[in-house]
Amino acid sequence: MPDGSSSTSTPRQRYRDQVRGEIKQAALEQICAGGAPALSLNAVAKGLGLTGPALYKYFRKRDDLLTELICDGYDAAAAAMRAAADRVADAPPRERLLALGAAFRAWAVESPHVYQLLAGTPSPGYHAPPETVDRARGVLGPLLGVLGRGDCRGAALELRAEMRFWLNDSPAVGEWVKSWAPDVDPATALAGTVTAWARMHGVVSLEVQGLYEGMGHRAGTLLKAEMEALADAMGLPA
Amino acid sequence: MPDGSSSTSTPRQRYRDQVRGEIKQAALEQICAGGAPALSLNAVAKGLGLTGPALYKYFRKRDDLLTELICDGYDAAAAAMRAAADRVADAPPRERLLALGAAFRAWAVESPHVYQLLAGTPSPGYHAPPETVDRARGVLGPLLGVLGRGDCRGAALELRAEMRFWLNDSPAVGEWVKSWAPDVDPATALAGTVTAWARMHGVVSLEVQGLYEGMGHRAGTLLKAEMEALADAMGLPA
DNA sequence: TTCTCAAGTTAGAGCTTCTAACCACAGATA
DNA sequence: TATCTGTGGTTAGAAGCTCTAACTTGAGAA
Repeated sequence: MPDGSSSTSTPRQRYRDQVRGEIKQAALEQICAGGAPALSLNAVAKGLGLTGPALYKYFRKRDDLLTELICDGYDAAAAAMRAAADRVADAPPRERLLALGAAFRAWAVESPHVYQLLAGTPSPGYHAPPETVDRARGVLGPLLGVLGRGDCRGAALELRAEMRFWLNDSPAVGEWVKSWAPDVDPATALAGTVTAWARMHGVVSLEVQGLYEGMGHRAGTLLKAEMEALADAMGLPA
Repeated sequence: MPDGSSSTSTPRQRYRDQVRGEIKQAALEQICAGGAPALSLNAVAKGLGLTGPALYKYFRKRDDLLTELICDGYDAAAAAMRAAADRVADAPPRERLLALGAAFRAWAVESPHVYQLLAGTPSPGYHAPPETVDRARGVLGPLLGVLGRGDCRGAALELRAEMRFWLNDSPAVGEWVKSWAPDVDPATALAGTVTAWARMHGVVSLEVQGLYEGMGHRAGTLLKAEMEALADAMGLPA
């Protein structure tokens, strides 16, 4: 019995991976059509020409499938952020922040149901598995290098103090920050990044949930104002 | 046949109202225990000593019950905001903004599942009925009078311009703003309020969804920093 | 006192997730 | 090459859900 077959995959394994991919693809389409609660394993199976229980050979529970889709979603978002960061790598920090914010929103409105899958509570009693937390950090990583170029003032100082405390407590965080932003104050980068995250999520999640319906502003305008305000407050070089 | 029986209620009507209240109460407890998707009409009925289909005499669909709970939730949030506003009615605007932000968060963390009920997508194909939009405005109302005391700068000017456009288009909005804040520039008040809303929701929704888990900051600190930053940016008198 | 009608019942359709038991064939092994 | 193992698929079915239909009962109204 060849052990894990991680590098050279057996035909069986390759077939299995392919079908898993098709299931995920079909599930994603269903979610895009009707949101996470509209995902029915039965319907997915039918769409693939299978019967319901067959899917349980590939995913033990419905939530396992959801979790995997969530991880993929995080990866996609992280890729979008990284691509945007690369695109403006040589621009001044202020501009880079605006670009990252716009990329975040662009990805979210392009697949709103997936965004709600990541940000919302998908399922009864669903508690985000630890692996999703790590993935989420990949999305925020590119922000560290940008916000680290600013500094905290006023009430943000208290936030930065808490970040310092956190950095002292768990060295892994410091490593993570350093890997994205080697030459900046980690606590400042963290405080700025968390703030940017909260602002982006605030604007975008209200938008994708349709809560701006019947209000007279564009979400893009609001997000841009929020990012510029953050750049101002942290004195990001233009 | 006495027509609507709105003032003097018949015994029948009173009984009906009472049972409806009990159903809502039991449903709310179930939601508090396991979130919106865990709400089962069957279980609620069983808890009240009834059988499942009996509830359909009181609520036509499961979503109708949810919608009513959402409306109640908005009302509760609005009441909390109004109470906080009254408590600091004589304080300077900056302090009032902080108090409103804290009240918003306090209400949300006190009943996180209800907050997710309002802010999230509760149900497959659930589209917020128009009445909930009006209710949502009640929550934001107290902010108008506070943010209206500031002014917009930088990128917020663009947001304010869109608000002016909106005010021109639909006079009802102007009336609404005037009812909460008679003596301020409505466009500024709207721009500031929407910004405050997005920031509060950003911080609080990440918190109640547990996304801060394993991060080294307190949500209260972040929210305070966000509100102070907004006060700074809009030049709110301290 | 009679009548009406709302509240609650049981039965059941149609959906869901998920388990159990079984079959058949592809791929690995002797 | 012949045999065996185990994976991928099936059907059957349990337990749950929402929601409809049809029936019964008893309280309020006439």
